[in-house]
Amino acid sequence: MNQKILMEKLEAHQIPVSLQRIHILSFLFENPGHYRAEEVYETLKPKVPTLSKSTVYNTLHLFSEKGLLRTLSLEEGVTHYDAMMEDHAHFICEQCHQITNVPLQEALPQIDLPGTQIHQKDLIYRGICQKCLV
Amino acid sequence: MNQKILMEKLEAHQIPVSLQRIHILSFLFENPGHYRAEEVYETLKPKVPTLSKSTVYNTLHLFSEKGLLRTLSLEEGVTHYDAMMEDHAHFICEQCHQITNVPLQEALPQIDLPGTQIHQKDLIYRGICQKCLV
DNA sequence: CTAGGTGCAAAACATTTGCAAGGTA
DNA sequence: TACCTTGCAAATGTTTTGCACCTAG
Repeated sequence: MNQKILMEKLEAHQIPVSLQRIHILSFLFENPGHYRAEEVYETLKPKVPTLSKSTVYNTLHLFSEKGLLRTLSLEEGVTHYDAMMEDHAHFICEQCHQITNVPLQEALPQIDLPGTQIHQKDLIYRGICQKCLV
Repeated sequence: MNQKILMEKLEAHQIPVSLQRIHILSFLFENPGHYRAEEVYETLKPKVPTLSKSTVYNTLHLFSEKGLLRTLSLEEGVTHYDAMMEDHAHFICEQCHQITNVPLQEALPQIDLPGTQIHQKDLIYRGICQKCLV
């Protein structure tokens, strides 16, 4: 993705532009998936040798807060980030921990919690995937 | 809850009975809620002085595996356990981290993943609760 | 006697924090 | 200069692991 578009995306979400942020954003949008901070760090480290882990953590947290990413708490103790912002569900295999996107045929149920603000809805299916069932 | 019923519940899920398991199960069923392992440990420690943290972790993990509890990964880095097994959604406040049960008016969408086994469905709403909005 | 359950301490792991150094307007 | 971002290392908090002891069958 070209650098100009990435910068516009950052600015549209009121995030000051920086080199590291462009790299991280670029990776997430060009390689759709569900990444842990560690994976982002390991992948980008060769390209951006000075990159540090705290920057990756800071940046992913910031992006998520500004609505550029979706934060997924699917497994104990690990956070994944997903650049696909449209409503969709996730399936996670309890054995191999692989995460699959599941398109939604119907809208998620509305809930009635007076006086609350809803920011994100997550529908998660847990089980064993086809590969692991063999 | 009487001890006999608890023992039957354990046996019904093919879990060998032990004193610690009865205590933990008893607490979870008599005090519905969403607990972290640490909280279970701190609550039971006075009653069961020899109780250790690893036993609590082991036991909660075992219970969840055997279908006696529901494992919730709602927040980064923390696991909650919920003894209410009927389908229901959760609302978690991003500010005070309080978890609220949300009854479901309608069934959760069926998904179509051929060859997979679904064990658990979780619907999570994230946002800011009434108290924190003031 | 044997297998499994337990307790303790140490280890592992993901994430956060403090602070000094760097870059940019 | 002033401010925000970054990098490093240390700290934090949760969960797991290794191992010896204990207990029930």
